[in-house]
Amino acid sequence: MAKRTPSAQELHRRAVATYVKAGGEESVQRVITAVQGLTKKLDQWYARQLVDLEVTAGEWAVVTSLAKAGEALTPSQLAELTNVAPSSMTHRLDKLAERGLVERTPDAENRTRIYVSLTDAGWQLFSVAIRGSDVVESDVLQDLSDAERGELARLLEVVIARLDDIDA
Amino acid sequence: MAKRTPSAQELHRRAVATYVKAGGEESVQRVITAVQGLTKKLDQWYARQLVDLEVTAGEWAVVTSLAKAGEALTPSQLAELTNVAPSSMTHRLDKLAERGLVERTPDAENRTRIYVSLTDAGWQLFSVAIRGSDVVESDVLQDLSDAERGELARLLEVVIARLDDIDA
DNA sequence: TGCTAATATTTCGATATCGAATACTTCGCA
DNA sequence: TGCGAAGTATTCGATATCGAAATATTAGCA
Repeated sequence: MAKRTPSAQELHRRAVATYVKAGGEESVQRVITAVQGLTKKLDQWYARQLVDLEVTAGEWAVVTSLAKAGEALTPSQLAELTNVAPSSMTHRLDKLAERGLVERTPDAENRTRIYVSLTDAGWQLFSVAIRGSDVVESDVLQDLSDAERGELARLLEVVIARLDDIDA
Repeated sequence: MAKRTPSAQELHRRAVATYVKAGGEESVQRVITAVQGLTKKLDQWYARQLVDLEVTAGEWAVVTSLAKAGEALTPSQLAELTNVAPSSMTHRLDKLAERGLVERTPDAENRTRIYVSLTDAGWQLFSVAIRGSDVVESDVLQDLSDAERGELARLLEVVIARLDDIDA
């Protein structure tokens, strides 16, 4: 039997200690490490759920990107949004189109460009998956009061607003 | 020219709206969406930095997992920690061992098990990369006061503490 | 002890992803 | 208008990843 995998809390504690030791600022590392740990867990849960829907994580990323954008996107934009090489997107879209979840329509005004959009079936898949994941997400925040959730969201949104200034 | 890719802030706003419309709770979605958006941006920045060090994101995940754990780990544990299939870890470790960044040592007490640990070169790579990434991470939190960072960290750590109870 | 189930890693064939090269269109500007 | 530069999607060969099967060891228990 393997040594038990440590708890997320323990992993977090050790990670912060390691980063601080390596020269990172503690207040920074506590936040960054926690954010990444939370995302990793969420990704694991989503992955399980997506197996049932027979969608890969990559395909799901495309569906959510389209849903969240609220408008048609180009393959390049989807590649950027889902952190994948543009050439990989071609194949993903082929598979998704084959299953009738997305639709490619050429741009009449610029014939180098193609717009990708969700079909009705794509939207339906999105809805089903969201209703499933909201449950787990609510559980995650269970220990926070309404006020705390609001404060957490506010602080994170301050950080989000900063992102675009940085990578410019 | 493509339509300008929307700002992270705008993407966040739309994403929350979409999830709420699809039946998610707003206070939950504001937090979850922000956390995921932040991680995505961080991943993009790390990726750029890692190109210079000639390490893939997957390899880097192994190095950091070992550094953060503070002890040797098995291939299975590393696969779990880095969200990858156990069979994929074999090849990753081959490459990392070839480059002298990690070391495989069989467990004397259980001969089905192998312990993977960072070599001195592996630790050195870790230190170099961390010093680079702490800069960008500090920038991200620039708009928060010390008190706010502490509060943000505290709230996230409450959430982290909850994670293990859930997937059991 | 002997046998079955469980654990841990690796191998193997199929598929997905990557980076570079390709094909085509549009833009900028002389 | 014409022509080189830039933008956009795709193709292509090499590599990484996946899930299932194979291999080997250990644990549980009659």
